[in-house]
Amino acid sequence: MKKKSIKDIAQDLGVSKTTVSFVLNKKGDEKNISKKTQKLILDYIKEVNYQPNQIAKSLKNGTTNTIGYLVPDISNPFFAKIGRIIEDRFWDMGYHLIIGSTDEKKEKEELLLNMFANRQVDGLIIASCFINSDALKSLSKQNFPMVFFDREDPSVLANYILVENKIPMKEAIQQTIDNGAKKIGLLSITPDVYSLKLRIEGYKQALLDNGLEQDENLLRIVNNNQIKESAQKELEYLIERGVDVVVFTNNQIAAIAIWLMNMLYPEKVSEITFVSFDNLDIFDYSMPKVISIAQPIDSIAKQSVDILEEVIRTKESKNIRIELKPKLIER
Amino acid sequence: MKKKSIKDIAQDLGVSKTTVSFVLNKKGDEKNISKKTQKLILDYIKEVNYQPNQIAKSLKNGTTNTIGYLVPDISNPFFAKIGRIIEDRFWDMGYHLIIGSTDEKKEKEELLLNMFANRQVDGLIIASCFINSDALKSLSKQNFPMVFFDREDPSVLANYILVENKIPMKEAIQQTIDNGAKKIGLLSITPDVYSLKLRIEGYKQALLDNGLEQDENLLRIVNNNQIKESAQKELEYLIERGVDVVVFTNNQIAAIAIWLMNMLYPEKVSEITFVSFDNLDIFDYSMPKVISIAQPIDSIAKQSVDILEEVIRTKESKNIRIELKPKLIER
DNA sequence: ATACTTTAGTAAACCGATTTAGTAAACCGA
DNA sequence: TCGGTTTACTAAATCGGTTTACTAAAGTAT
Repeated sequence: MKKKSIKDIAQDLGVSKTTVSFVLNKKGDEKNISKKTQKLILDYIKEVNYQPNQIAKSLKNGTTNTIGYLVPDISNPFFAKIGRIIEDRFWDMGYHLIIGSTDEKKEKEELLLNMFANRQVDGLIIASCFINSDALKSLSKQNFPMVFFDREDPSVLANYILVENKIPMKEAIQQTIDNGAKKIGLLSITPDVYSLKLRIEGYKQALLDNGLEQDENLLRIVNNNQIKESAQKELEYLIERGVDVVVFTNNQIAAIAIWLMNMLYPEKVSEITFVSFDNLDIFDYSMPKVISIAQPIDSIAKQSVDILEEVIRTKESKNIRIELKPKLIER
Repeated sequence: MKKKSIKDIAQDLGVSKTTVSFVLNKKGDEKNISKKTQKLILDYIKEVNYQPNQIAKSLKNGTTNTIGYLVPDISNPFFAKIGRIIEDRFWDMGYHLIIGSTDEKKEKEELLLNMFANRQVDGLIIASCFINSDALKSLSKQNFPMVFFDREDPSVLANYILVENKIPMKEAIQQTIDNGAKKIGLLSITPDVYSLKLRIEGYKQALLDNGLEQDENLLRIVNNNQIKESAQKELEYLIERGVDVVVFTNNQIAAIAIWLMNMLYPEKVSEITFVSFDNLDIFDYSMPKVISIAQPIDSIAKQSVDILEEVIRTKESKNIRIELKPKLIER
């Protein structure tokens, strides 16, 4: 009992493919198909549980009702949560999500982009480190509907949904200074993404504004390839230098540091304050106390969907740049 | 500069579509296309950066190189992590993942299943609560390649990748009893999934084996609809009854309880031990101490992919049932 | 009775690939 | 120089839909 096609149905009922197609697409009245024939067809498709082949539809229409979601790692809670909201919103509009994790590898990203384009996804939502890559430039030239989020290449015009970095970081650190912090260190993964650079600028600005010591040695960059080992070394360095605040440029490194602090310096967890860009649920009940800057995940997802939907619908490229405000969680 | 099709290329070069197709599919030699013509075509497709339309290919071949991944919530770390591994493994085999979150709603699951089937995904990996649903039975009847994981309906024959529930739960609780626990409570979301029932059985068995009090009042089920409020009420009840261990049937409820304990009873966090089926990273440095039963995420994903790949390749349905052993993390 | 309109429907082209069945020309041995 | 084989290539069908352009029959107005 294999699946029936429109052709089969037409043959079974002794009508033409065209008639069946019209009725299936609710164009029966408009196209002057008699009520009787319409009922005949509708009853029959219900009886045999006809399901249209979307691939054939896509080929003819040139649209697939599929959106590509391309991120460094779909299992990262930040991207997973945003993905879920995007999935839901596009689902309501009849679209599906096809996903790809790039691992921040240029080669894999380009392969995925080409695959997505060949599969005729109708649009892309991307967190890319290589916005200036050939693959993306080529898609851009073809006016392919795309929205970039989380990461920006200021040299490339495109649709961006971003979050403010510098000022919120500065303000979070100001909090700790107002509470008496004197020696503030920073721990970051290698800031090859523009937003991380801005966060570090925010850190520097906070020190500057308050006339605090600008000690380059307190700004520690960990080695991304052996992140845990390197983080431990750098954290130990900062603790030995007697910092009372450690600032982290993302939640990944902050989570590692919390774990390390509890392992290595359990007696110090109540004396030190952490500041983390990006929030995590565990910050609610972890020591040291964490002041975090929560990205507005809901807004990021919603704005991305709204812009992409508009670009797909109007077929006009716009180069919209939206910068959302994150939320300071003081604890 | 819109995309070129095979037809365009054939016209541009003054050869037939057939010839172009043969060369593109590396059948040039086999089909006796002269080296000269082959080179002509290959050079030209490189020049114009020809990309085949996968939709057209799919329509002709009847395969899409796409796998559907259907889970309750892709942003749940368990499903996100498994999804990531599945994505990677299928990527190596030239497949993509199309995702769907069901929210454990029957209606949405059926819609998603039909969509996936109509989109001609080549296979499905599913964590479903409704294995006995019409949509799934219908796919099953059509011999559609599917692998179920995480959840089982013992009344339905299918390919299952599961994790042992009862015995590991029993053994984890045995640990706490060996450490002197006397009064052991349980907190669970509503156990409408078979695996949760088995975990609760493991709990009961542990008490029975050790001759501990079988007090039905210590087995608390929270209301899934207002999970936080309900969990708080039930946790307070257990603490007031003076339990020294609380067992949780999944990590979601355990995480909530950790948070509640730190809010409500910070003085008691060192006196009580938690046992959680499913692990979470935060258990490494959270209080109360958590003994957790970690699901072998890697194996689950790998086995699912292996079985599905085999079913797709051989086109034979097998009804394989694999039960993996979780790992006890004692802390 | 004739001309025009409406009704009810269909044949065939098309989307962009793959694949079968074929052909014309060159080659080759006796 | 004739029949058979090989080489190099192509026309057309196909996948399963949508859509355009068309027609035959019935209905309607004059």
